[in-house]
Amino acid sequence: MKDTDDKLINRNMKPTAMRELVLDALLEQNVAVSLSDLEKKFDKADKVTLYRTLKTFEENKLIHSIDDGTGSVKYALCAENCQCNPHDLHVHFFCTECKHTYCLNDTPIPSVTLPLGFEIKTINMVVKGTCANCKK
Amino acid sequence: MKDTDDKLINRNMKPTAMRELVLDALLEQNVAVSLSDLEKKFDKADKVTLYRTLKTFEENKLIHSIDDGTGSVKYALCAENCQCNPHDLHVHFFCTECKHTYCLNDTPIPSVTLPLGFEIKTINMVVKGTCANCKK
DNA sequence: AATAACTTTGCAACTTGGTTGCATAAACTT
DNA sequence: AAGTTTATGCAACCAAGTTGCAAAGTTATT
Ligand SMILES: [Mn+2]
Ligand SMILES: [Mn+2]
Ligand SMILES: [Zn+2]
Ligand SMILES: [Zn+2]
Repeated sequence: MKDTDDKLINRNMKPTAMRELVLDALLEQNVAVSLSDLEKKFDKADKVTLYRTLKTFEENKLIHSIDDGTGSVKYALCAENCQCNPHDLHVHFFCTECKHTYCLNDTPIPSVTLPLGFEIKTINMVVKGTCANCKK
Repeated sequence: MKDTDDKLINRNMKPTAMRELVLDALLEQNVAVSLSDLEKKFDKADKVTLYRTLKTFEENKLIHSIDDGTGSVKYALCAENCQCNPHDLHVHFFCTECKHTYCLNDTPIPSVTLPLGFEIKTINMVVKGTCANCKK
């Protein structure tokens, strides 16, 4: 019984071969991945299946999606017991050198004061620059 | 000599009919507009011309583009002497009720402390929720 | 005024990322 | 084993953005 099996079952998903594969890929990365990243990695697998796998993962809060402004949505693993609540939100970082998108899990989104009458539901904050790896 | 002519000339663009039209449309709005918004508004005009008009405006810093996460880029007028520098950056707000995107010109983006080695170049911060107009 | 040179516009066509419908295959349930 | 549900594969579609190229319009030069 694999480790990934547990993770899937814990999040109420059946541990199919495809899901194991995708979850493994996500686990071995320290950066967020896009659908097309996965398509390249598993060139045998069907795009739609990968797409639906990610959707399923997201619905069940195993991963969260990141809109980093590049035009392709990235995905990254959620923390162990994450429920994707507003207070779980963190800043994301897009490196313009290596083009990688990072979850800055220890960097919470700072609070903003909005004009009168504006009510916040959620926030997306993406910082662009150079990452620690690309710093010379 | 129209007011819009001045604005275009000041930003080093020739005041063509198309540009006048698009600039007028932007001026009369208090929310950001997308390319397809303009396509609907000027159903005679060609999509590509509108597209290039927006690009030209952006290059010359008459407008700035906003990635609000909806999948279509929005555009809004820059402040009078805006140079689109990092310190000119403000928070954007997307209302999930009316689907409008606002420039919160008086809401600067709060500063964030990044992990060691990460260097910021620019930031995008989009708040989602309900706007003052949609508040009951 | 005629010509040349450059800029703007219109049309067609294409790319990429995301998405749907439907049929088959695989996995559970009884 | 038969029936029911769930997952996968393939084709096709859609929206947003983008490019190439030729025609139209503008500005500069003779
Ligand atoms: Mn993240
Ligand atoms: Mn703005
Ligand atoms: Zn990097
Ligand atoms: Zn609203």
